Amino acid sequence: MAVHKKEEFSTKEQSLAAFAKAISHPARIAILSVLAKRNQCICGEIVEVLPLAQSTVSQHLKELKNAGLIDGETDGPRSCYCINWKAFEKFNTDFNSLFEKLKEANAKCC
Amino acid sequence: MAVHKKEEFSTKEQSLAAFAKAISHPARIAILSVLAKRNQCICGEIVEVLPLAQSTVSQHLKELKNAGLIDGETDGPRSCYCINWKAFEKFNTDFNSLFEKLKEANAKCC
DNA sequence: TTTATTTATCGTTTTTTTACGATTAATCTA
DNA sequence: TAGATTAATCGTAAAAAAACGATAAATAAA
Repeated sequence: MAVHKKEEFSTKEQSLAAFAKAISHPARIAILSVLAKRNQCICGEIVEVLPLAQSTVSQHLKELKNAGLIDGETDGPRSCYCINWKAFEKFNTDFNSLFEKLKEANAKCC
Repeated sequence: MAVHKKEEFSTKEQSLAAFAKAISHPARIAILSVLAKRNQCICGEIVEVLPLAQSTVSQHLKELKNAGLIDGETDGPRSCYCINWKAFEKFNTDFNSLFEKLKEANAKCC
């Protein structure tokens, strides 16, 4: 029970799911949105904007970074983050390659 | 602690996150992929293809349905499912409206 | 050099997710 | 009508996620 079976799916399925998981929380969407608007941002600015504790924001940033959606480098005592647009392009491509083509071919349900 | 704060984010952030959450598991990506290829499908066919128990697949189907990504109707003792493409279009639109425009405006990080 | 600022990490708690077997409900078929 | 099929639901257990405060580490400023 509760043994995770994610490994038993295809690489593409896993990587799409991993990207989706990274953006599956409104706080992380909000972080990405701020980064998109400002190009780059230090952690403190993000903390100011979100209704979450600093440690929680740091945790979300870490997840986004681990998933490859953002890049970050330290700048003195601060950390500067920005979006990794390539990851987004890859997601778009993979996502569309799974679904987009098939849209028009399909009629309604059952 | 561990009080969820999702409600404190914008509607758009929440709805994007909810869609992403729905596709944040490889099993659910796999289900959608099968549905996209076959247009429609009964539950049993999906169970056959996935490395998961019937009850688990049913649970994933329920999540996809609750999130509005698929439609399903019962057909005798079977259940027939198909993709709700409108939900996908909405996601694409919202997703792009948050990020797409900003891509070219942005240079590299920090 | 001491103090302040900034952010990551640690430890913890609560909630949610994932997964399964067993059971139930509904509908076919013999 | 009795038995078989199909799928949803229930109960449960283990794992992961979300959130926070406290602390540590690194750098800047006084």
